[in-house]
Amino acid sequence: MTTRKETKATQIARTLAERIVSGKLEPGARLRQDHIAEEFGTSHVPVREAFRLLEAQGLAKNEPRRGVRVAAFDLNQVREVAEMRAALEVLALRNAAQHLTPAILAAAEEATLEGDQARDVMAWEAANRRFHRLLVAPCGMPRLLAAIDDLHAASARFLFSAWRSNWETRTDRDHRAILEHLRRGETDAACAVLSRHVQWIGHKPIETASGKKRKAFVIEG
Amino acid sequence: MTTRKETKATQIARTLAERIVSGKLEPGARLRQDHIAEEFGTSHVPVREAFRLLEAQGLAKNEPRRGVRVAAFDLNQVREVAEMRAALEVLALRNAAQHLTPAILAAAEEATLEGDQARDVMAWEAANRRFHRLLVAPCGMPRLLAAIDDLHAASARFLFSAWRSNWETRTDRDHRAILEHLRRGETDAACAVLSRHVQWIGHKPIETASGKKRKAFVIEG
DNA sequence: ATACCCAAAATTATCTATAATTTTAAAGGT
DNA sequence: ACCTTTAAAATTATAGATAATTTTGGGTAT
Repeated sequence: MTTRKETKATQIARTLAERIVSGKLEPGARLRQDHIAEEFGTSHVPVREAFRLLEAQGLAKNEPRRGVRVAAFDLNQVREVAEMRAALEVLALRNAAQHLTPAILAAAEEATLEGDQARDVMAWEAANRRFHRLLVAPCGMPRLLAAIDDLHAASARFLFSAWRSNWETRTDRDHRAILEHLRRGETDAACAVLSRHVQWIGHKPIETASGKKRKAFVIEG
Repeated sequence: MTTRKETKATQIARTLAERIVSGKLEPGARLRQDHIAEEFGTSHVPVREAFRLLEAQGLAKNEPRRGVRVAAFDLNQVREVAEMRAALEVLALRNAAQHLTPAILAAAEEATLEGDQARDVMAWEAANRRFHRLLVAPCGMPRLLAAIDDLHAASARFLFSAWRSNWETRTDRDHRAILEHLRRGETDAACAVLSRHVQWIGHKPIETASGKKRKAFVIEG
């Protein structure tokens, strides 16, 4: 009984999303449906549906009759995603605040610790996302949470594009400040720190595949 | 030469979206791909892609192997959409404020007047949406604007579900207050009014098709 | 009468094949 | 040499057909 709740289209979409976010697929790369269909052992119909899912997440862009490409991004989009995240995560935290339990705050503390000890950017991102997810999840607003998740994926793209290798550990003071405010019931203060934290944009010179140096812009929060 | 930039999937999605928003398709109604394909004179493949687009907008919900239904909505979702709109439209207005010209403000004034004179809810909604669109469009943040558009569609659904008929004209004081603040360069004040305005939720008893009375909750802003 | 099970029908998801469009590359004219 | 035109190849978009799953309805036992 292979009762799977997942359809092939969503499987393909999830796998492609991982590749785009992690940078294995570069911005502007063409996604050819027949090639992808062959790789996944399906026809191209589920692939087309997967493309639509990626488009909705803002990870791919479709031009009718001209194919699908990995969405490009520039500084303006990094800023845009950061500001949207700030607005929506603050809204979510305000609604979640009254439902936060000591157990949730403890789990968030642990996620922060895990992030501080992360050895590479993938591990750090996973812990960071867990921290933010834990705090906003109790808001009970599914549409809002889905929107925030999509923005997190976009943020991670920017992050990975800069820190593909050479990650250095650090202690996250903002996370601890947010938790301390929440423990004291100071919701406004927690939201203020969160808003600033998410909108912080890092600048880092990186080497591209072609050897040239260029500046990368990263959401770290 | 039928060089259309619109694919059949998007045409179907747009038509179905209109029906869902206007209430011609009721919440929970099943969307059967073969029937819809026949109506539009296509095969079911473009229909399936249209379903994915509707899903992304939050207008339909898909359960694998069990079909697609028009998304339901309750008071919680009305509140959720209103709060998300408030957060995102304020963000957009803050970024748009410095690019607003007297010409744009005049056009927004005209949209307000048109809304005040509207004879039915459809006309009012069109004018209202135009007003909000004019003010936020200059922010230059395409992802943000797309998210706001989707939320507007959801708002309109709630609105039409209550005011299917018997609309009464009124003068919109909030719109005028927002414009006055913007003319004076008082961005914070304008955003404050906008936030309250969008979050205002109307309550109205309506008659359902089955004859029963029930309460409807409406975003009017 | 009610609950359960099984077969038939309806519906969804996928595959194979076809048509339409765009990209490419090359040939020919200026 | 360079630009335009034209044919070929690659790719996307849709159609028609098949397989798999769920729903429906009737019959039977309790």
